[in-house]
Amino acid sequence: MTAKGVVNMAFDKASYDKYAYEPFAVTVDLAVLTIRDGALQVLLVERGQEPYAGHWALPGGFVEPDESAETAAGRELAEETGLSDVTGLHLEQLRTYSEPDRDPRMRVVSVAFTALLPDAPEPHAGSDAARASWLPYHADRPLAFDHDRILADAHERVGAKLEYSCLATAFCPPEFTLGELQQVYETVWGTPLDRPNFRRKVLATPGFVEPVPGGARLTGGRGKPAALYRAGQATALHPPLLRPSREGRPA
Amino acid sequence: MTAKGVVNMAFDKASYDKYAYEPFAVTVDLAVLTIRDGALQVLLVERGQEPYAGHWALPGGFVEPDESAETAAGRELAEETGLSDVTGLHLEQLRTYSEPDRDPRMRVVSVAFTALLPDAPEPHAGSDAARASWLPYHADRPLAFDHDRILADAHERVGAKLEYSCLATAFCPPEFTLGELQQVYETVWGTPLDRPNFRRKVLATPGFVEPVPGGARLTGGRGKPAALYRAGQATALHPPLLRPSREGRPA
DNA sequence: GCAAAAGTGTTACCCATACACCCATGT
DNA sequence: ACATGGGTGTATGGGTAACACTTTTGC
Repeated sequence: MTAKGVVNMAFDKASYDKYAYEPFAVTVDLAVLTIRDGALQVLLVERGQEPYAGHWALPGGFVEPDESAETAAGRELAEETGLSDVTGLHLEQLRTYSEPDRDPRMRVVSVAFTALLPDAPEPHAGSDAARASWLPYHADRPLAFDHDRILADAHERVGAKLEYSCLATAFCPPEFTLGELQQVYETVWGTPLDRPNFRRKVLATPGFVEPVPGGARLTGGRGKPAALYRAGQATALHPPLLRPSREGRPA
Repeated sequence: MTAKGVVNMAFDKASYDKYAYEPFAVTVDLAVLTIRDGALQVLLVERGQEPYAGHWALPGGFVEPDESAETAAGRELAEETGLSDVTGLHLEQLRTYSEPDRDPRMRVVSVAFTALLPDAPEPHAGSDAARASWLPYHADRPLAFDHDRILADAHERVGAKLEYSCLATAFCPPEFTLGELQQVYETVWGTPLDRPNFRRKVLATPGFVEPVPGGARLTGGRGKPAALYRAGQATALHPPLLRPSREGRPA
């Protein structure tokens, strides 16, 4: 429903009085992930005010009256990172967090998004935050509000989507090697994969990646130069690329 | 973030003025699915007022100041169906719809949920609606607002989750036969499945179903009585039960 | 030459598919 | 008897896992 309830719930007189209720603030929170130095990293901002002053928090902000949550998320991301046109950006709704006490000041309903970036640019400490920085995903750093949970949910969702979608290319620059793509899976899943099998699997999925004709790149200085690939048109992976060895995981 | 933005965005004076902005209404919408007479059906309510008077719409209502969206969804469902303790109910957040113009009257952000019911009880035309009824999912019946899209998203999500989760048991009564479980898959996916293979697959997944010791049921009057099963403790399906034949589906 | 990273080949095994067949019940 | 739905068995093929091996670069 939308505003149907007001009409039928004995609030007929108040049905168009927008201030009849305690207002809800609607915000967006962004779990922005990237891979740097072979590790999963998160974009965080340092809070300057109470509550949670000095704590790290997910970037985000208010949804403005004339924009959707998706638009707000893109805008906030641009403001925080200073990049309005990030190539390869993947932005996707995660879920909405609406526990009444999640912000001590007022009722805040937050639509959380997951964003993935390749080759992470250093964030400008934007208008919104005292400090903004990439920090390793695995760290003993309690975040403000319920942001630890949001971040964990985002990680879980991304890990799951790698299995049955072509999402991994969103972590890679426009042209990438299969080794880099494999590193994405290994970093997010925390599991080593067999290179020959990974290679076959990816190449056997039509539209996942397509070769760049003349391309080759030296990856770590040493080793054979690797062929370059671009992301293809496919978005789904059939059959899926399943995470190895999760037996004894009935629940 | 939550209400961080107000502090740092040159609104310091207004940071705790809850009425500084055009308020958002926050609602929940419910895509309640069930299987009746071998067909997928949806719980819909008929609108009595403009806009969309006479149209069918998804049940739903306002999130109250002291409850989460999840709580509101459960409450609204109980109000609409008249059943506060539905056995086997599965309620899950779908996504949030926040386009600024989705309700012509005011700014309404709606958190949509998918709910699955076994053996659908006839809904009471509750406090909220002129009429409430189960209607077939496949029908030429434009819904109010953006509810067609919400319903389509819910169907797609449920279909996908059948592949890699034990969700199908949520469509079944507490004790069910494997034939009934298979009907769930076939009805939601719209594809016939091979019975022997389906059977093996389900029984080979530990924790998906567990046999009811003495149980047997005559299914359609005719035929051999079928063994009864209960839902197990598992929630995930590894390996997944993939939908057949979706080749040529690169996007 | 050696280490490191890319890339190819091969084999065994698992599992899904497809289909044939038997069992129990109502009419 | 026969139709209907439950349940079992089995052969075949595709895909994955595991691992050996070759190629190309830098040091």
